[in-house]
Amino acid sequence: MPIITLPDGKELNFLKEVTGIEISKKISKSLAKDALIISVNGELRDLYHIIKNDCYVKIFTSKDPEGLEVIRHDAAHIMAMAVQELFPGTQVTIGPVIENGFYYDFARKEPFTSDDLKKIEKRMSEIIDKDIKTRREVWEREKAINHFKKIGEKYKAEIIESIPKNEELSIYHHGDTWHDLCRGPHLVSSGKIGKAFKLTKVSGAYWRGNSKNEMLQRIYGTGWATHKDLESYLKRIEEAEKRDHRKLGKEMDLFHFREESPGSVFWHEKGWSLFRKLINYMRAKQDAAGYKEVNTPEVLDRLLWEKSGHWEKYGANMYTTQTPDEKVFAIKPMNCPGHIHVFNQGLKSYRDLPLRITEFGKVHRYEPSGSLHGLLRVRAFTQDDAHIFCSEDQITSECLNVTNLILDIYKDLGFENVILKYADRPEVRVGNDDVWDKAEESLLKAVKETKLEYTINKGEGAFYGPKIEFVLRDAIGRDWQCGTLQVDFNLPGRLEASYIDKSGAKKIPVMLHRALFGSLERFIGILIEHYAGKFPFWISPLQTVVIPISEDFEDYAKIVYEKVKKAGISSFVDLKKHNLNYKIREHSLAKIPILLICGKKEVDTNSVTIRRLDSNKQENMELKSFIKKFSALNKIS
RNA sequence: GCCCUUGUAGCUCAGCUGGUAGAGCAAUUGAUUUGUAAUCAAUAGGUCCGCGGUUCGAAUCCGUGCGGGGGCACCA
Repeated sequence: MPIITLPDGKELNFLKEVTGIEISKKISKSLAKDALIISVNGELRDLYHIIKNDCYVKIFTSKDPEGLEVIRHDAAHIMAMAVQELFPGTQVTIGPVIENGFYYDFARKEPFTSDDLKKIEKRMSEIIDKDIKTRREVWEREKAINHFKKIGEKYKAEIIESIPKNEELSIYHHGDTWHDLCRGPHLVSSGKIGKAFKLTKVSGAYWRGNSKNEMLQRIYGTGWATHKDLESYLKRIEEAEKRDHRKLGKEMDLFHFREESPGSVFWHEKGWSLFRKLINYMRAKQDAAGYKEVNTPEVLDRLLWEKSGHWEKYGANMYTTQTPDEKVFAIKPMNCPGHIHVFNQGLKSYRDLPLRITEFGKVHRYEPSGSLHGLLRVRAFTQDDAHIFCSEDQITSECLNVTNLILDIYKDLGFENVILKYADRPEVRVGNDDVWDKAEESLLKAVKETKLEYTINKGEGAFYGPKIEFVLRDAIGRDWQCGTLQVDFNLPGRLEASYIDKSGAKKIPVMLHRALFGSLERFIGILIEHYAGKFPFWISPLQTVVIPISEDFEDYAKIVYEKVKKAGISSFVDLKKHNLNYKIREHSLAKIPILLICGKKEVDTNSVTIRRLDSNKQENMELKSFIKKFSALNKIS
């Protein structure tokens, strides 16, 4: 006679064992209709799971994340069922729920086409219409393995073999013809999935995520509680596509890529102007924060990389070059060794610490061809890199300084939403535990003092020290990992860095690796997408276009252009033989923040009429005041 | 690197089952002189990604190489 306690504390008494279906019926008619899944003492179960004892129960509908997850999970199963009906001989493997949807990996010789996706979708729809029932069974391990082997599902058999022996093996039957090994839980019948789903793409995926294994075919789908949710998801995707930095980069004439150098950027004037502005801005910030900017060679002898450990650990990703005298050099993939050598020049005292060495260093890394992605993943990029040489007791304060600098800079560029990822000691590491204790404590303290949201990634630190990664959230809610701060007890010693401490003893400094944006190239890609190409005035590559209303006012427009330009505001005067409307449209599409319109009125009053991007309000201002106001925006604070 | 997919004018894209290319925008020229998101007309523009093959004939079919895209793996 179970007593069922609901989330609001209400208790329901039943005379005999019950299921979630009966409980929801007892609560309300609408819940009986909407119920998808139940949790019993915190564990998710099928609605038809039989409850014999007193327990806490919560019933979930499609409005709950748990409900949505089951919808997606069932959609994955029904997709697999549809695929096996349509394409006999296809083997199933795994099919989990992911963000916004689900996928299922199949083993089949012939590739699935986009037409196949439509067919599969249609078949899923039919299965959902039939509202076939779900049934759970628990099988013996041997029985399950033999069964799946017998029906030719070698992947499933392999999965079962890898499941710990003490775990229960559940088989879910969907109707009478199809079943799958699955932990569950699942919906009571296929009709509950609804129709707010769509198969989105096919791709390759390695069996068990290992590139040594064979490649399977993965079909992705997105699934939602309502059609409205599906529509708004698809809209979001469309929105993101419009912001794609590769598209905007071309449209706005910022940069291009070409075959002759895959993964390397050809910066055009406008894109490079953005680049220079960012660097100048950071220079000012770093100067103020006590950094010393240096520049180190791009090509360095192989022997150096062997000594630093890069040759062995990172060699596969390094570009090498051979000179006519047959010496082997590597193009730097990182700046750290160079900076240590700068540090090593001249004897250092504890009074020189912390010594903050920074460089806008261009590094080259041979990334796998398949990983290249516009500006976001390139083979040649500029790091806003720095290495801070300090003593152990300076770690906390230096980490805090770095963190504050990073947050300050992100804020100025329009990213207020930042989270941190803190990673501590990995199993394989160098240095003794005392030092690690100290390093982790110092770094974590800095993390806590930021008062920002943070996650702890256990054991994910670098082998030479713990690290923080700075993740920013863009205008449409996507997360990007940019800045990084790592504590290093290893490399300075390897490359013989030392300083003389207070007592006159020679010591090895701790080195903090730190990057603000990480890669300038990548960061500009993120910026483009964050602002959808509509940059704030101060970083905008072309800030103003002067437009005369007719030929009669060209002379005045030229004067305005000269004066504006002289005041440090980038400008262009459009003297083409097009009418005003045409030019406004053209330059608005080019995302120029300010258009300066010049006609009779402006000539008479020595003024300009300002048209801001995405606003059709007209704002007349004396030319002098315009220049004063807007050139002030260009000043780096 | 792996799987799928894709490469046509400066850009965006048509070109069905093989008969050596077309539109819109941009460009150029001319007319229009415009007060807040496309004035009209004419002209010019192409090694159909490279190489090889099948064929009387290839942008189209096949092979291969190189790029791009979507994923997977990778991102020290």
